[in-house]
Amino acid sequence: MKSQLTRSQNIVLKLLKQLNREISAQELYVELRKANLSLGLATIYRALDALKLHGAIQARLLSNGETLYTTAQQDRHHLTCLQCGTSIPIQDEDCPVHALEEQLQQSGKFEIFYHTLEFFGLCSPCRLEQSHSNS
Amino acid sequence: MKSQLTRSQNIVLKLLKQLNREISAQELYVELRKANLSLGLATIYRALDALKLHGAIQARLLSNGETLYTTAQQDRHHLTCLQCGTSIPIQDEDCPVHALEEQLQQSGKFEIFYHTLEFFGLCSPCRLEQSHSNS
DNA sequence: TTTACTGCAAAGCATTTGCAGGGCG
DNA sequence: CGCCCTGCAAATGCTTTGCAGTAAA
Repeated sequence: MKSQLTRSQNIVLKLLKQLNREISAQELYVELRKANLSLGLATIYRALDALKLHGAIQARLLSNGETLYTTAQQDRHHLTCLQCGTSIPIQDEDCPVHALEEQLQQSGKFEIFYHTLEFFGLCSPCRLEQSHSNS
Repeated sequence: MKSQLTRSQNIVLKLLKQLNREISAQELYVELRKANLSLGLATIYRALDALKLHGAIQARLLSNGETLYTTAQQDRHHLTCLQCGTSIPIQDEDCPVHALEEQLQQSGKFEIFYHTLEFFGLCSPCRLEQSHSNS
């Protein structure tokens, strides 16, 4: 169990809680300067890394290479278009995965912090567009 | 519906089927040269992209920035360590997500090709290691 | 003083893009 | 002849790392 957070880890975590949405490291960098709490980009990455290892936040990777972070616990389900990259969150009252998660947890070999569930396909606009280009 | 695949798309798809495992673009590049079917890296990326859009293959993003590809047949769920990156596949006889997937599909607004489900946490070795460094 | 944290700038690296040569219809 | 596919090399962009200065214990 990690005892203390560093100054910058606290700043980052606090902002993530305030914003309460997915945000990239680069955006965090901008937001922090707006708030006159500037941190170096490297520091932000290091802070995010540490927080992630403590289970305080969760990450979602995007196909453009970015990573989005949020405080661990809400919406982690997404419907993402393979073409345009649009990603819409899905809110399930009851996540069908928790049972499995607990079962895996039971094995004791792995300590699970969170999971991500993402559906990939084509959104309507992109589907139309594609069928056009293929006569 | 896309009619024909290009030469390189066929080569890539065929190899993916043969290998029947997750593989990165860079590895594909190497495997293809071994097989005397060399393709340029850019071509491989373009082929993978096209195949993905046709729903022929699926992709999984790794935190190190790589993307792994497989032919889209079965569900691949993973248990991944946030520290060392080790990723072990989970085989579920019955995936608890299909019901949800069909339901989403029903809406008709999105054509779903596949989904990814991944659990993140710490594996035993990394968990121990971490508790040591924090007395 | 000894160790840990930060910031800056310099890599690192998978992926993407521009462009010219080639293949195919 | 014209269009699409390819490969090479250059460029992109997020993230990581080396290192020296600084704060904390």
